[in-house]
Amino acid sequence: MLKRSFESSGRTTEIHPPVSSPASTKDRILGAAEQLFAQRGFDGASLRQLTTAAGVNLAAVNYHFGSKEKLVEEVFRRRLDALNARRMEALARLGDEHPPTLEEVLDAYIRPALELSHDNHGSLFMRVLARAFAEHDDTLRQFLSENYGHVLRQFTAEFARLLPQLSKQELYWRIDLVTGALTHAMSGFGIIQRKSDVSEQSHREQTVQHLIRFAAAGLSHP
Amino acid sequence: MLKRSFESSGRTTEIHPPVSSPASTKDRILGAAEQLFAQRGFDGASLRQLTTAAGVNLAAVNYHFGSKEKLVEEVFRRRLDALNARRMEALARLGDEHPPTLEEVLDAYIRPALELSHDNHGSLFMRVLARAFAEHDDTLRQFLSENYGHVLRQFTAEFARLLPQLSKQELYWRIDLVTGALTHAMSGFGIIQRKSDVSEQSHREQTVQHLIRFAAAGLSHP
DNA sequence: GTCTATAAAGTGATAGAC
DNA sequence: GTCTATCACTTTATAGAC
Repeated sequence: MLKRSFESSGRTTEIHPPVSSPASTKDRILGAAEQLFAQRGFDGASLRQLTTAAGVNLAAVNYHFGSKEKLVEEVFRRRLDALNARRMEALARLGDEHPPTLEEVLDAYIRPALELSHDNHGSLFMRVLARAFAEHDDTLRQFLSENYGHVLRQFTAEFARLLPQLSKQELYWRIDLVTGALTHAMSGFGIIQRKSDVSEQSHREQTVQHLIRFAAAGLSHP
Repeated sequence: MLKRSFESSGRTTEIHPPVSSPASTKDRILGAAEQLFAQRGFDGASLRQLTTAAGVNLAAVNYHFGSKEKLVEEVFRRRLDALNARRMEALARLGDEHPPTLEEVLDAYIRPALELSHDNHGSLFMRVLARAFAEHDDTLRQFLSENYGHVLRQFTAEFARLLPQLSKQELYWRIDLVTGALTHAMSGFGIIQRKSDVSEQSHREQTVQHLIRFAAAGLSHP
């Protein structure tokens, strides 16, 4: 699935909907799509299931998004625009005082994703993202690379600076392995039980530290 | 997809087909299914595409396997029976002389999978396996757990013995992260370019060492 | 912007001839 | 064991009324 596409994608000028208004039809569709794509996959979730879950008419998907394929892209765009902007901000903020450490750079990459996982059902989105990785779909990969490739390149450059002893090939290998580990872990994150005597915030903080230490060990081992 | 099932699954007594006979209809279907499931997913690949690719009649799938769902299970069984048997043998062989090291245990787990990736189109199967992970499908997870869970438990016990300083929870976390990294890496393994001046065997040996060192660092960091 | 109705094609599965 | 033909349904997408 997902063949080509790319046009204005029907987005209106209003990106953030008014705070306390009832969700618009578009947003209801996007929410239901995220949930059903996470649970059943892009092919497994039909427009009928999706519009029923959203409480909107079947034809609304084509009216608002043009096609199922464009809807898929919009599901990614809605989360990744904000997520990657926050990663870039966090990275930029690091350089202000002193050259950042490996752990700080990893924090800038990982923490925004984990915060998303706890906000508004974002852990569902991490499962959608994990599916996209497993898909190996060229068109989807190209979409992600064109729109968000600069983020990965920026972080890779930081890692290269911090790990000068590694060859380019070696570094790419390790980043790929770390990416796999993080995607896998975060897509299962909603499932992991949090003990009731631990606050949500401290649970997340523990998880961030876990992932950072694991990633740092995997990147920098001799 | 994949709702329940489990019966004799139609397997005949002959597990390994005669060496140099032309592939049977069943094997042709399994081969085409593996390829198309890897490329398009379990829902994305239709029985019509699949039987056309295999050069067999549409009705042959239901005749030989009973349903699409049972065919999916057989695709897993065909590879995992052999793969996990080799892992268990490798692990058993380690204990013969001396208590094994962490790297040796990881070798017993990783090497059979990488050998599969180079044999008969096995890298396609690793992509199918990566999809199964991303699916989060309860029935599929249960099938894998019931049939191959003992392998993971055995290796986990070895890791626990070798890393006594880690709590159970901590150990499970790290094993989960390592699993994500390995699955991700191996499912992309067929894609990675091998330089023409390196023999296939030494390339694989390099890769095994890469993965082992990464996994060891991720499991045992302080 | 939302609805119904429907087109056109694809889906898994099966009956029954050979 | 393999084939054709077909059933009963679902799929995405769209035309046209409101």
